[in-house]
Amino acid sequence: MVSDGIDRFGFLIHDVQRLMRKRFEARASGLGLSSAQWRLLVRVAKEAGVAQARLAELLEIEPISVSRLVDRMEEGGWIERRQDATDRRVRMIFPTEKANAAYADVKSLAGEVYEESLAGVSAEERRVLIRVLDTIVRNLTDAETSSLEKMKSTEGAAA
Amino acid sequence: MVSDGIDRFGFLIHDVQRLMRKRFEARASGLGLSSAQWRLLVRVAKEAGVAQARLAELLEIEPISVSRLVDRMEEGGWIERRQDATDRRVRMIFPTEKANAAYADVKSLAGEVYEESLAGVSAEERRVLIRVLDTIVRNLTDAETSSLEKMKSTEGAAA
DNA sequence: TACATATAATAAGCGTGCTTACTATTCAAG
DNA sequence: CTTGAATAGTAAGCACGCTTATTATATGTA
Repeated sequence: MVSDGIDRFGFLIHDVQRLMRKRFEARASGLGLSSAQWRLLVRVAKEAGVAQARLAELLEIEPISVSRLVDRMEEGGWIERRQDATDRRVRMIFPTEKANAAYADVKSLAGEVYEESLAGVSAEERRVLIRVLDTIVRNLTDAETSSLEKMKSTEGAAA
Repeated sequence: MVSDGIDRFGFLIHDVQRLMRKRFEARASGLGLSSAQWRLLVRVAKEAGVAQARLAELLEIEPISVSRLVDRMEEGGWIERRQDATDRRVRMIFPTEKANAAYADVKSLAGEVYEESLAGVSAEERRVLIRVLDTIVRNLTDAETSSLEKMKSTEGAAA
């Protein structure tokens, strides 16, 4: 048996993500932004004029999810779509003034939520936490591509 | 400044949760179970006959979410609802034979996903990870309760 | 040029969470 | 017993993710 509760790891990650999202949304509800919208907004703020397809890559969600998120955010007055002159398939996404004004608020709100979450966690533990989470993302992102190839050669896979 | 990437903490947790869920669902798709259904199944396997309202508490989701999850799982033949003889409002949830048979598979699948995620992470780092995640859950759960009490004392409260 | 393929975005419809509002039932008070 | 509040479950409808399929536009190739 694993002894440290590694067997609860999936539950824990799920709970932490859910609680942080809830906390953030409770704080940011005054702004009218959900956490998904906030994530998109951060990208658009850094890279105004980005195409939806590129946003999907950056956010690692499907283009259709971006499409509908952008629909709601456009309705909310957070962003605007503009045509690309050279490629008429492309919609370039720009933040509105309202979005630029909210950006700093959103960042400081996020910082508050992080601090509440990590109360009582030492600087060293925080470093380990971030490092391990980065490792996990790398493990799962790499393996996502390579696991198909591995499955072909080695195992018959569990089922 | 924070310099270790604490400012990316929310993004990281979100990414890790999403990638682990995707990985698990890719593996478990042969079983026909989503990760939400799997979480519910684990609870029901440990506590056969549990009421939906209690499941909502255990899973920390709303009763209506349990209701619809249970609908789909009942259709899938994973669980069955039975009337409680002493309280006709209550639906007791039991795992089916199919569910009991799948339980071990699901646990070992989850273990595989955890190991893939944590490849290259030392035992000590894993201990820190679990400890910190537990702390975060406690921090956010406690404050959630206390903020409700705060609301009661200050505001008129809804309902 | 014309046809096939690839890419950007969207539409339709599903799963899982939510809020709000409702029904059925239980329980506490009178 | 009757009224009223609390509790268990569900319905309706929304947000945000997905898969699959469609439309419009670009691009590569015969």
